[in-house]
Amino acid sequence: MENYQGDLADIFRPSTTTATVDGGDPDAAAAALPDWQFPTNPITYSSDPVEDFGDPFNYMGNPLLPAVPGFFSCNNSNIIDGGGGINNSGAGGVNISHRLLVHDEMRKPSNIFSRMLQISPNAKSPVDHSQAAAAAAASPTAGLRVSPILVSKGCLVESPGGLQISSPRNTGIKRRKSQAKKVVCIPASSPANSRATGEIVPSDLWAWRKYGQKPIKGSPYPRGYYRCSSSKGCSARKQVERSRTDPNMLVITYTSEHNHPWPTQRNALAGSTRSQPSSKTTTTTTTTTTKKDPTKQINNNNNNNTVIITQQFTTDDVLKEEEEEEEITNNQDFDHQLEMDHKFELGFQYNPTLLEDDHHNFFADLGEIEADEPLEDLLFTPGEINVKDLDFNPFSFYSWSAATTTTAATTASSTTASYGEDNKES
DNA sequence: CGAATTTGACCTGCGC
DNA sequence: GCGCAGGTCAAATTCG
Ligand SMILES: [Zn+2]
Repeated sequence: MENYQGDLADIFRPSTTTATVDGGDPDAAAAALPDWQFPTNPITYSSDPVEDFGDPFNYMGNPLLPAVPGFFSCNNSNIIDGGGGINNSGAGGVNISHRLLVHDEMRKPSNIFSRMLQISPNAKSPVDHSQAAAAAAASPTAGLRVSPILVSKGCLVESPGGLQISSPRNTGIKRRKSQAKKVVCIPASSPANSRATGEIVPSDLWAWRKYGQKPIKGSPYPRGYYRCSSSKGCSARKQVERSRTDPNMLVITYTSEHNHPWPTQRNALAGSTRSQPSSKTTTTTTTTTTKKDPTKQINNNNNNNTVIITQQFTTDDVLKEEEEEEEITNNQDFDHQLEMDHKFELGFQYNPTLLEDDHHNFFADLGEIEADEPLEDLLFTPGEINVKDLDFNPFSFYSWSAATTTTAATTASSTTASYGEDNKES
């Protein structure tokens, strides 16, 4: 039943989602984030319906864009530079594709993703794109303190079975491997999404509904499965999990695309109703991965997050430790946190200035990733746009191809609760 | 009461 | 072919 999703066609989602992070003081947070704070002015989402289709990231313009030092892509060969892959030197094997930067999408005003890697499964035979996610998940991402890395699969994989229904249960989505995916690594929780005004920058404008959770082998954290709840026929889904090595990082894998414009209506979020129970809490208008619960911790977390962000470079270790502690002690919290983080995932605003500085970190990040997982399997395709992609979905062009999509950099979350729970391990 | 989440069962891809 | 692990379903439960 893919049709149980709510239908939002009628309600209009306020351009500025209103959300309040209780506990966290947006203003304070902003103040604390000198280098990484939201612009004062509200973000305007692209008015171009087409461009915004399908890509969870599209709705965000890219403020940094023309500069986007962090944004790059490279060929497989480049990535794996003989020396050991991508390294901090940057010169080593990372090609910055300016072409991408010029991509229309990149020109959007509010795109916050600063770094993105495109992975093309096609590059090497059947590479389990999940590897990308795995790599991302495994990546220490130590260097990703400030901005997220987006690893995305730029093209549709030749799916052996194609996108067809193979079984009664399989309602139309070819599952598993060989499906185009976008993997995004972002710092967990980011209260920073909320602006001083108290508004929250939508994480991803889509409304998601959780439909499953499973423990992942090799990772202490479970993976949550979400599907778009905005439109009945939408097959967009995403998986959210904590990075194995750095709980502060969330690895979000997007699969499929939305076949509708992002919800303009608030309600689409049907689930939002379930969001934070308590009064304030984050009212995320947009992303609705909500969950019931623990506002308190969230609040605390948020506060911490704020701090973390600002001090990322200086107190990471300490924070990390704290987080770990929490992790151990509270499974539910972790889970919850994940949800929360998720909500904020894309809402972080970008500070161009920072980007410049952050520039080098970018490479560092790559290096880390490379270290953890042979990126050989990850193909970076600069501006390679496959027709196939387009075929896959009319809206895919923007969403999958150029990978120009972006991710919002969010703050690192200080909390990491542990997700202990699990939905049985199969 | 409707809608979202939880969670065990079931299905499928994939490696061996 | 078998078993593992990931991904999805859907009944039960929870929540507003
Ligand atoms: Zn959708």
